[in-house]
Amino acid sequence: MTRVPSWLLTQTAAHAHRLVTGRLAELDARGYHVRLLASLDEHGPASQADLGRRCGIHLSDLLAALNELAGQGLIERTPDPDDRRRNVVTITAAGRRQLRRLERQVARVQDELLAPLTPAEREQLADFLRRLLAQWTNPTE
Amino acid sequence: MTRVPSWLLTQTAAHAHRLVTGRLAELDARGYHVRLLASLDEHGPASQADLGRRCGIHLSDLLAALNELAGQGLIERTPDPDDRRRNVVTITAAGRRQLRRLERQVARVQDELLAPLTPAEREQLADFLRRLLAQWTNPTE
DNA sequence: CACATTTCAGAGGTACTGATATGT
DNA sequence: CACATATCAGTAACTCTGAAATGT
Repeated sequence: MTRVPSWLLTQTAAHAHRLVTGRLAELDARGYHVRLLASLDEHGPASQADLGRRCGIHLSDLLAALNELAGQGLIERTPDPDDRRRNVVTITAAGRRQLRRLERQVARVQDELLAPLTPAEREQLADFLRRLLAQWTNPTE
Repeated sequence: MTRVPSWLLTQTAAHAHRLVTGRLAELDARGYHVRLLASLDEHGPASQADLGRRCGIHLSDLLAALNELAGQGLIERTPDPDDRRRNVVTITAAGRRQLRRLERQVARVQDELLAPLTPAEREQLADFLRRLLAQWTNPTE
């Protein structure tokens, strides 16, 4: 069983996920929240559909996540005057502060998770995973 | 975002999981089924509690999975005469045949998944993941 | 009594499907 | 008309929590 790569992947991912969600729960957040806030902070405001594509989150799931973030005052939704179908989502100052806290927690988890690997091995692992991911995010274009 | 190892892990795991479950669904199976059948085939019959520990599956989830497998005639549950609390779970001949089919499907998915890596890199990736996993399965003993 | 085993009921975060109303 | 957007309802596989009844 430990010879099947996809099993190793899903198992380590499950442990990583458990660690991360545990830490984030201390700040009343989940993984989706971090992804969304980070994208808004890094690439600026966006419509909900764009946000979903940027973060790889389904629109149906985005809804609930944005409602939660809005309820905590971490983002704002304003109608787009140029296209009245759209909501433009913007991160607030409080959202940026929360993002910093969340990123600190996430960083701490990475160290626990990768403890058995040397820095060079960690970089190599990340490289492998990025190359695997590229298969699905850049479909032969 | 693509710099956070745990995110890379969960994303690639999600893609791997999608591929695998898609293939297994063609044979009316899920990941739990493969794990359970493989453990029974490799290490022999076991009580349900032992099976759960061997496969890293919660007892509550084991129940449903074993009911499904029993419904398909792939395993048998017989009371243990030495300890009347226990059910001894045994794989049937049909279970072994199904396991072979499932393992063939899983093997095909691995090739798709790992296509971007050389054989040496694949082995190294597996080694990294095994070392990370060892943190949680062998808790400093 | 403490302990292990089987069983059940429920929840939570991630991912996906499908339908609808609205606007371009 | 085709198309995109936002919304809502529901499903699915996996993981985990808690509690009950039974037997050692």
